[in-house]
Amino acid sequence: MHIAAGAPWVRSADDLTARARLRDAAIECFAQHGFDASVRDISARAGVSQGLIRHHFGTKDQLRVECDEEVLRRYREAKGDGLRMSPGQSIGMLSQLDEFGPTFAYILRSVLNGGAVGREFLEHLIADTEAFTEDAVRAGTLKPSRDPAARARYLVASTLGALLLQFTVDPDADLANVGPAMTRLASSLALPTLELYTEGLLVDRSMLDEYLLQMPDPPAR
Amino acid sequence: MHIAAGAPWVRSADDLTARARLRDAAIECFAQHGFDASVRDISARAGVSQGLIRHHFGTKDQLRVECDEEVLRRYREAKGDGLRMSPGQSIGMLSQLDEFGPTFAYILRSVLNGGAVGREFLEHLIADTEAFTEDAVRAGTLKPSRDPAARARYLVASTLGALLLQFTVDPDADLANVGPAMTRLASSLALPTLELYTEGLLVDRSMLDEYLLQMPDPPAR
DNA sequence: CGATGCGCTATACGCGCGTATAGCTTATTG
DNA sequence: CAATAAGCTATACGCGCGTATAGCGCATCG
Repeated sequence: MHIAAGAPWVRSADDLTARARLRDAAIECFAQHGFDASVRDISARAGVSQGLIRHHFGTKDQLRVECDEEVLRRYREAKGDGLRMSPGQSIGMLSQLDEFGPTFAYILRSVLNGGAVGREFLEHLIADTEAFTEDAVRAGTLKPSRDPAARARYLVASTLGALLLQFTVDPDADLANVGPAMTRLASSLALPTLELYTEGLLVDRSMLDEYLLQMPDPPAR
Repeated sequence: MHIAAGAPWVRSADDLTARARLRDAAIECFAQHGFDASVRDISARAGVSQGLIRHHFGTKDQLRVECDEEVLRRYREAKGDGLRMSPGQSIGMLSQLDEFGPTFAYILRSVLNGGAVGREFLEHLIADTEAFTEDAVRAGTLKPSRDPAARARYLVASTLGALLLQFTVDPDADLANVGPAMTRLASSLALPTLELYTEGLLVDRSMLDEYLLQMPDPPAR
């Protein structure tokens, strides 16, 4: 292993190891065209031969695994920056970064395909949302909930679900341009969201009270 | 054409024309395994040879088109029954019907894949929701909105998005068992939904008022 | 009765895919 | 220097896919 021998293997971001370029090309291809992207397309984007994928990764599945790891690493790294914002805000900011675009698109694809990355992303998002709403309740800006965990799951599911729906429906919103699509979605849903969050939807409490009577045991938080 | 000659071509539901059995098998395969289901699987499920697909439909794409038409026909037919319910309720009821299960799963797949069926389904859903909320506002059960159309879009996007997210994440919820998965989702999100719809989320109106100031022209409804 | 035509099957073609193999080039190592 | 090993390419294999072709059985009809 000449790496251990101290050779100048650490290159600049534009001149990575072929292995890393291959991994990054795969992330971009998967993000743009889904996980059915062919190894030939990936190797072409990386500017190498297709055989090199097998040489370095053995299998397309293994390449996918390493892409998952890299994407999660970037996500965790980026998450550190946005500690003081709500999860929604930090996601919105990240998605605007051109550099982060493919990574974010990869995550969304993984959510849509039930992949491991998507699963972990969702769990983190729910946990962050629960923590953030708890802070906001203590700070007096959000109303308390009878089941804060369920509310966090609801908020993530409805918001992220609406986002994913946008990408499947909007023809301009392929996963290549995550940022603009999110901006468009935010502006089109901002008013109803604020209305609902501020004033609610139902005129009286009868439905809620009825439910609370039927379900005498909210999870006792 | 012996059909015109009056031959007894109208058979019972269990003994359809091979063409119709092929179409129904395709709907089931597409619903269960996605639109990548192979023509060989489809013809096997219908109990005929694969060549028959080409004979009757020419092309897999054309088969897909006829499946789309049939699914939309069933959807429109079923929608007629649920006129007095909210779109959410009628969808919930339909999804419980075993008979309608594959059709509904097909629709959801089409939404996820940006197909024509999904598009039309969404449009109908939004229109129905807008009409229903308008009625409810007049009846005094729902609060009025500054932009009823946007609110209908928001309600559909968040609700349906959460549903689709459930299917991609929940391992038990493959699109074969739509009914149980929807029941599970409804029970897990019922409390936070009712809380939000009844009491809102934000303690004060500052965010909403700020937004209303910045955007001086709500679409003038 | 032939002939026509439709429903249907069996089989094959061509293509793109993931994977496998053989070998070339280059640099490190004893 | 010779040997070794790693990075990398070129090419091929096998498979499943959508599609195409040829032909069989059989009812309808002149």
